[in-house]
Amino acid sequence: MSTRGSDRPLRADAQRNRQALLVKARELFESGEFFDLRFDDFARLAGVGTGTLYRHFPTREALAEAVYHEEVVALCDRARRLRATLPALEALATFLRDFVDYMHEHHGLARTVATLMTTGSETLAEGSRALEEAVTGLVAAAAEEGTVRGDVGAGAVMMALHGIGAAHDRPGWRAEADGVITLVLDGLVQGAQPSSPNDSPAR
Amino acid sequence: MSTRGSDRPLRADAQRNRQALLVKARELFESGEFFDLRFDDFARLAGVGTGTLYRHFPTREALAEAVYHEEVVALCDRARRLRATLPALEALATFLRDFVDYMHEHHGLARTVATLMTTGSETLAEGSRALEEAVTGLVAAAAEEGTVRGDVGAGAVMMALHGIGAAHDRPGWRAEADGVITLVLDGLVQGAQPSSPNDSPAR
DNA sequence: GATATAAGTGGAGACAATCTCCACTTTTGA
DNA sequence: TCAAAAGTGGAGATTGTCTCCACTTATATC
Repeated sequence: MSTRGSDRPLRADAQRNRQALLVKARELFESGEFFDLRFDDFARLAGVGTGTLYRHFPTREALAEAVYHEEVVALCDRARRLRATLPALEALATFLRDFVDYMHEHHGLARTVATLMTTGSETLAEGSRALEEAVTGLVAAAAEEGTVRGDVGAGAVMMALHGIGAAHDRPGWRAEADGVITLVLDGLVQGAQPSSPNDSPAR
Repeated sequence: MSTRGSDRPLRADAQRNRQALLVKARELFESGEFFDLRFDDFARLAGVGTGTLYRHFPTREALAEAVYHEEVVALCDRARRLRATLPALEALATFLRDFVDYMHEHHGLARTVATLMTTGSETLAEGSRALEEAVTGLVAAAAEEGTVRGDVGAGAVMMALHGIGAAHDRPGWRAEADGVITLVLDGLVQGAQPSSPNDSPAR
């Protein structure tokens, strides 16, 4: 997935170092220091030499991407779980609301997304795709159910989510993010073409 | 507005240099090279020494901000003009659609926004505020008219616009951006509370 | 448990971009 | 025309990034 072409398993000590780097990185993400730190200093903080740091993660972004990737996987799992246990529209609504919660708690993730956006990161694109697949599933299910329009793709929803993530430092972030979700959900429901002439209200 | 504390007017040659820098910057924005260039080289390209460049714009971001600011002013003017000449909802819709066009054409602006987002730029915040004021005007007018809900602020719309701007490099950008606008508009209309008594405010 | 070799380490120093400093030039206004 | 104030520009200091390789550690083999 990241960094190394070979597929031979890493030596034990290498694995330990790699893990130490990821753990420290995650810690600094949450505290928001990650992007302000000299990268060499980061190596010392994690208890490895600079050479080792650079071998495992050739750039700051590569490391950020690794952490980002784990977060996205968690998010996708959540989407799948919701989809399996709730009616389609409710699952979608819950996921979107939860997404805001998630961003609210994982402060660092938002900044990471914003940063990766400016670098044209391939992992970000891939992560987006994975997340998008999950969202597509939710949207498509709801569309099939007839509670949601079918003519606006999950891509648009993704874009709104990106906006929420990227604008994390705005003062009234939380309220505005909820507002965006409300608009998106209502916008989706609005255009629905139910099989029967009525419909079930959103949430 | 930017950079200098004093208020004495700039000397003639200084004004010329400053202008040259801005002109060149704008040019490189459009071509997309601005953020990939060595900053010192940029000075030579604009025909001034590095010292001069740094005195006028102490960082690359400061220069980006100056250009950004001009763009935002243009956008705000457009909003005001629309508001004066069209019915409220139509003005809002037109503005949002036009915004996408504008971003589509001014390729560089999108990247600038994305970059400034990651730096916590004060100018970006201020620009957002200005734009937001304009959008607030449009939304409020439409709300008063009764064609649009009143319980979701312009901040949410702004966030969606940020998302559109920041995600400028996504493959299907144009279509998705239009989708977002559709969702936002329909979401706004959806929750409208006409003078008649019914409806429930969505969260 | 000794040995060979492949894998990994870490930090000194090369490199590259940013930015400062100041001897010099240009403008201003008296 | 001249003095003071304002501005210039580029050589070189500074700072963060990254490479290189002499050394250490793990693994596989006997």
